[in-house]
Amino acid sequence: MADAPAPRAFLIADDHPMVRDALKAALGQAFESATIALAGTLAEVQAALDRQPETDALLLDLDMPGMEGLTGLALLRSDWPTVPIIVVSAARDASIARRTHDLGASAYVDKSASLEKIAATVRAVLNGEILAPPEVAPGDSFAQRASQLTPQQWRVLALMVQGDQNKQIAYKLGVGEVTVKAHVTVILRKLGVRSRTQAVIEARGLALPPLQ
Amino acid sequence: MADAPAPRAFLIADDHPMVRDALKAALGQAFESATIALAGTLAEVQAALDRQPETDALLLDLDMPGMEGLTGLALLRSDWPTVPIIVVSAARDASIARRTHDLGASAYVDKSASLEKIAATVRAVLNGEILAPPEVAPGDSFAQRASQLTPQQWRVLALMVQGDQNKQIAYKLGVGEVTVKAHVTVILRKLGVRSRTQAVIEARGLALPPLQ
DNA sequence: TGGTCCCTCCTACTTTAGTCGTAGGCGGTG
DNA sequence: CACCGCCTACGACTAAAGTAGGAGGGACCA
Repeated sequence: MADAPAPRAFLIADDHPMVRDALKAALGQAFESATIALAGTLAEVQAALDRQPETDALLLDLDMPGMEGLTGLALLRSDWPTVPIIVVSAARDASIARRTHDLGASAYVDKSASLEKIAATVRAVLNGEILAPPEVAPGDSFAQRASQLTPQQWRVLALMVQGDQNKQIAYKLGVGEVTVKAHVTVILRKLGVRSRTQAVIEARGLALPPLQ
Repeated sequence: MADAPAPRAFLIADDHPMVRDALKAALGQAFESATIALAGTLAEVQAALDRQPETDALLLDLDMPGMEGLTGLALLRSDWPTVPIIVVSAARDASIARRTHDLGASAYVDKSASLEKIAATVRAVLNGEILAPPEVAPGDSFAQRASQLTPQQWRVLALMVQGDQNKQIAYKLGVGEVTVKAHVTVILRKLGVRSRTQAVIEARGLALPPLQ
């Protein structure tokens, strides 16, 4: 595991300054001469990636303004497919790890992990590894279905999840309402649900148990 | 705000090592020659307070093993009434701050606050101040609005939250669809939202309406 | 016994949501 | 170049959601 003195570019996204600083310190120590950018919201992440599309690794917190759970992750994946994403979350739920993997994340680290472990994970991802979540029985999962969405469809879904209605979505995305409706129709079909409300429920990740 | 060179004793309680380290670094820098103890669970907090009952300030995370939300806070307050507690939480909900204050916490700081702000808060608490939560005016909070719902309206909302549509709800409750619609209209008004989707989002607890 | 609240249901709307088929523009690719 | 996927958009729907006002019956209570 020799550190080639290649100049690395990292992006750390978390809305808690103290977490950002801790991660930055850990990466700065583990990787010499690394460029480390910081972001506290989804919008800042997007701006940072616009400036530096060659980012070697994005350390991403899921609970950030604008992220809306896994929706933001998917959004970033579809807009910057080449940037490896390491999800750093406080979620105690193991199924989240599974879903982030389905959505294309390179690794999942719990926030309660030591900084050494996080650095080791980053190192592995830089080597091109994709760390699959340990236990992975169930197939199909919502995340898998959702990963078929196109970038624009993700943007629409992200706004749906915030409670926006078609007209508002159309305005925010600068398109016509009919277009939004067309997207919604496709989204519902791809997600395998029958209404906007169900799509929002599932997209919010927590997808309540097998009701019905 | 001159630092009297009094030897301070702090206890930092958080289950995330990186948060602990960041807080420790911040306090170590802001207060010379301070003794800083760390804890990652409620049991460790209790053990640390047993060893050092003269702790000048306890920085307490609410989401920690054993805490069970506000229960642990109340427990600590009743066992060590003289130790000032500064709650450091990631909860976006402002009503939490209100409740921690009611339970005797000396201050409430959001995790997304800067380390400088946190240090300033600690300083204020050391001076004996008790920081009341800033805004408490709005009897807002979703829970409060929701508590106005009648039993039947709760049943309707519960089914809405599962993704059922009016016709299904009517069938499950054994009433007409028009009746369900009437309930939904009232529910939306009581919750202060403008669509079923928004109601479902809020009712799912995470209530992030102030966003966009 | 009158008042109040809840539940129910009605009619008659208006507004969103969602479907279906079609189609032009655009960028990438064999 | 032709092909394909994505985005956009239109018309013409059907269905679902939501609103407005009123109205009857049952439970509970002063």
